[in-house]
Amino acid sequence: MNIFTYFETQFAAIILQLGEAGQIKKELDISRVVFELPRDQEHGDLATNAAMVLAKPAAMKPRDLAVLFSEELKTIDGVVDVEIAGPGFINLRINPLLWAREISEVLTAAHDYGRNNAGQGANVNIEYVSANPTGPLHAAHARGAVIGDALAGLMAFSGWNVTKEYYVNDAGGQVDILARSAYLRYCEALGDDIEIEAGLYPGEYLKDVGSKLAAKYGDKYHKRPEEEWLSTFRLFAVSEILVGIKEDLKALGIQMDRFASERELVENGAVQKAVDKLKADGHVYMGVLEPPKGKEPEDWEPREQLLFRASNFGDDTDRPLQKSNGSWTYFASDVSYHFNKLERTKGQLIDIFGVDHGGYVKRMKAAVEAMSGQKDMLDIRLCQLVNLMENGKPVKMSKRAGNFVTVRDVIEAVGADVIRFIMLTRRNDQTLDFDYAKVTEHSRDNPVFYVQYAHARACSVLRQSDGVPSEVDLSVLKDPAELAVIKLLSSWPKMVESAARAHEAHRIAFFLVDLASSFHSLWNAGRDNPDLRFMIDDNPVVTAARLQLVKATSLVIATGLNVLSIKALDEM
RNA sequence: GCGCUCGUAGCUCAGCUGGAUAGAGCACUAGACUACGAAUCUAGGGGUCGGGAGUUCGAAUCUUCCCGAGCGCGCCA
Repeated sequence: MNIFTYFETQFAAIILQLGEAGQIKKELDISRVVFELPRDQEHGDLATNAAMVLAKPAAMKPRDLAVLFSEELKTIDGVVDVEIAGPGFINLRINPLLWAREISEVLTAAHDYGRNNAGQGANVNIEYVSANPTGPLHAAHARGAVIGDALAGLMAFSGWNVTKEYYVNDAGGQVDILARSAYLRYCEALGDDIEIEAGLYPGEYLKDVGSKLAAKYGDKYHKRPEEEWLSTFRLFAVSEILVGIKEDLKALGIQMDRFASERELVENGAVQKAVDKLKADGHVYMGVLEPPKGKEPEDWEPREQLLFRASNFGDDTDRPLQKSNGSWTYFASDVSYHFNKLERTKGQLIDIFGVDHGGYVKRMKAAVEAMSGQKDMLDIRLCQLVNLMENGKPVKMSKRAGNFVTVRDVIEAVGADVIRFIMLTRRNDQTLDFDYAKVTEHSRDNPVFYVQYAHARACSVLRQSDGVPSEVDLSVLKDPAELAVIKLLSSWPKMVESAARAHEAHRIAFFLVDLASSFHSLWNAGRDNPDLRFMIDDNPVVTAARLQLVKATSLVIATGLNVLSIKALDEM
């Protein structure tokens, strides 16, 4: 059993026992009680907030509770000292062997160390990327892609049943423009001189689509009116673009479970169905919106339209579902899409959006609340921009000219694993500088390298050994530098679980940097003091224990990287 | 004008859902290479957590009001 759960279990027994004895109230809620690593070494090996958290429900003073608890905690096997500190913290010092035994936990579970059941098999649907199918993925899409995919990996590792989903916006005006742009390229392929007018997509990538259209249809649609070819070309172009997007995702290590089509929702009446449902529940009405304050559009006219009562669910105003021409707004189809996801998932939804969709969060959460009847069925994580840099200077991009940097370009430049890790070295709502030079640099500055190097070093030791013995005396591991690594290793399961619950995959990346740092420190301690080297020629007992520690470290680093779908390197 | 996100060391950022004297890296200063990989490590200085008020045993974290930055604000997606 993991050391933290061990103490939490023991503590639960103590609460029960004290309750039975009438010394404290019975059935106190101990869900907020935690045993954790104190930041400060002076505070011992483990600390608990139990006395402070339980003071109010127990109607006792924290210090008095702490005294009661500490008497009992002292009797737990392996506890060597208990002290009460500050406002009521209880600090435990424990036999180093208890820590060292954590290594056995790691080695036994191996690549499943840290796997947990926080999700208890609940379904969760994570929607990410969802870039418009009008061109290849560009670099900016990579962040949301990685954040969503890493979160999917993390939650799957933590016992959720995850569906990874991409919403294809193949129904709006954007894809008409795509079709017209493809038509031009089609004409070009048939030998016409073309000029790409403003408002169409100028990208070279459509040449290929044009040639394929020419090969398939010959001159059948050449110089024909738009209504003859538009829907055909739209379908064809979207499908071609999606093939490319799927290839890009695959190159990034991403395999979606489902590509959901907006067009299908509109065509099979799902939008109508979702709106009808809202209507039946009284969340929809015909009304007139106030013009937006401050920046009033030139062509504003008050107009009666179909509105969703978003303001009943925390949004600032009600939101239109229908355009003036009678077609659905993007919001309406997205409402139906979320309704569809709720029905399919029977569990929580997570959307990964770019910051530019920040204004959309309230209404979407409002809609999901209205449809599900529950708050918090939808979590939306916004991801901030990525600044592409080359040696500290911004990489120039002109989307208008169609020469933006694609995901493919970046993968070819630095590799998918580097992208995946770097994208997680900032919280999702912080902007991130992605510098081609820095992310491939072999230095302490580069977290990917730093973590991979730690793994490679550990592997190097293992290669030079005669194998890791299975029966060892772990009590010889008691140097502070060794214990520091072990403590981090044993906090891995806890860390994974809380990161999964918080929907924050970046914590994994930060943990790995910490672990790498701690391991590098231990390594270095062996340089200053030969007694601390992993392999000691005339001391097979110590060597054996340390090889297990090295093995455990490499396992946890590899597992952490694996959760993020990054391959650990055995050699640099 | 309103809303959302953010503001933490000179710089780049963490801070485990309210815990102890706020932590890393870079940079700076002083050290460590007869190497289980020095592509690294050790030590040190450096903070009114944007500002004020509030909530309580306890606030970077929660509430509120200011200041500043980014994003968004009917019939684009």
